[in-house]
Amino acid sequence: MRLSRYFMPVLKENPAEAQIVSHRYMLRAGMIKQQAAGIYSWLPLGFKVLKRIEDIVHQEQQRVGHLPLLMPTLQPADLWRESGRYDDYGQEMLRITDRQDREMLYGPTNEEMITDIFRSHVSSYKDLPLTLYHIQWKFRDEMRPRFGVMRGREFLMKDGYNFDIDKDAALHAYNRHMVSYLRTYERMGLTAIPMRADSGPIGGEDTHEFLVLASTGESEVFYDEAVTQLKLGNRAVDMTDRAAVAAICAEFTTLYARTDETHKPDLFAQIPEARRKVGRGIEVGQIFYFGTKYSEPMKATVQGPDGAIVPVHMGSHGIGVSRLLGAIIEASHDDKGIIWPEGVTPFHVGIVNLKQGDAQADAACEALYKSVALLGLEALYDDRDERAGGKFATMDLIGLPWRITVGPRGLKNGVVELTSRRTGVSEEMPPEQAIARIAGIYQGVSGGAAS
RNA sequence: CGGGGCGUAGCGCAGUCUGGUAGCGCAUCUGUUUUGGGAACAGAGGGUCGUAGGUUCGAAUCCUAUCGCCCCGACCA
Repeated sequence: MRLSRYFMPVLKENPAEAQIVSHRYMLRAGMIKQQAAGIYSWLPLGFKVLKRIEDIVHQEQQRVGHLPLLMPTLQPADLWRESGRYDDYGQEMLRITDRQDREMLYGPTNEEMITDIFRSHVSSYKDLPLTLYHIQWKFRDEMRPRFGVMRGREFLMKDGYNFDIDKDAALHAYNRHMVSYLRTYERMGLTAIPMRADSGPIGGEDTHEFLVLASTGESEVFYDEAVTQLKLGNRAVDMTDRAAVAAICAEFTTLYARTDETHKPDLFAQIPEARRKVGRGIEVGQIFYFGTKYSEPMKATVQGPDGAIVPVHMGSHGIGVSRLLGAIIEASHDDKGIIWPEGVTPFHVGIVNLKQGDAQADAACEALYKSVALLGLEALYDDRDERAGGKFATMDLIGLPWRITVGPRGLKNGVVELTSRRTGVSEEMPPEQAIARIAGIYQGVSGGAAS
């Protein structure tokens, strides 16, 4: 993309309404525009990152065999009457009537609808296990939306639902989600710690939240510092092996890590003092096992091998996709702007032409721009007739992890500059070598970790 | 929903107390000179002062109502 042709309305000054760093940078980088309290338009740059995050979530869900579908944002009230939640959910649910006076609602979650889909089409144990998920906009009418996309009223969420024959099978689905989530967050450059949590209105017995440590987080968290060192990495995992998957979950959940909701001071006190940490975290996902809470009232049953009709065991699992943008920025920025992890960056590399209009510099940039595209990567080429300082400030703000700087002075010696946004370190090298380096960097990133 | 604050040009703000027909910086457009870390000069465009009533010869400014947004709290993925 040529910056001169892009739509990226950057702001030099901080918008008055933005209090936290991710909100400020998203507004300043022209990623979002607020349309109402807690409701945002996603401008091209923000939309691009949102899609990258979505892509990673899709890939990791499908890698473990979960099936994508898409349910509507608007739902009929009757479904929610079946589960009893139409009355329980309260004012947070946005209720709407259509022209025929039918009661509708803008879905805050989809347990009822997915259960309806399941019961309509599945009646045999042979169709289990089954996990369906979608990535769809949700609406929860928060009393006080805040922090930009971190706590919007409208937000994009991946929500998945597993259907299993019994509790053991459903707990395996729970564990499978935990492992797939760990990998999903790692690909986004995040350390998200699973913490024992409260189930809230979803209900159920077993639940973990995934929290990214950040001083601006809304939850107070108590943890053993050793949990922050755990990494799933590239290890191969057979997701059908219940014991192996459970072992990984044990590895990530044995050390103490809890939110204020479930904090146990006596257990916390047993951690060696040097590793005992209190901090704040941003919740970026949650997994639940709730058994037959929905399948019983809504009659989602299957016939087993013995002919008996039994309600299925279920769980639901969510990742806050739009919230992740805020969480990633909170976890990765400096005083100049965002620093995107390679896995989610909107463009893989920025190209800065220090002297637009100089025939040699222009030609070198054009050649680099084409080379990047041939690698299957995207460059953002700043071809504007602007001074270098402004170009660098813009690049720093929008946070592309790598930048190639091209100017007549370097070209005299046959070199361009390759700069890491994260370290700020620049290296001079011939253009071909810079391209090769970029290719190498993204080779390990773009397709994600091996399974 | 309780407490506090703010709505004036795309963004950041002054002007409101003490009424006299709207201003500054950045951004935008034109021209010239510039160009290796947010350029300089000259000129230009852009505002029903959130909205609706009221008071007044006259309202951004005073009064009433209303809408919206932000912050703290309670609530929540």
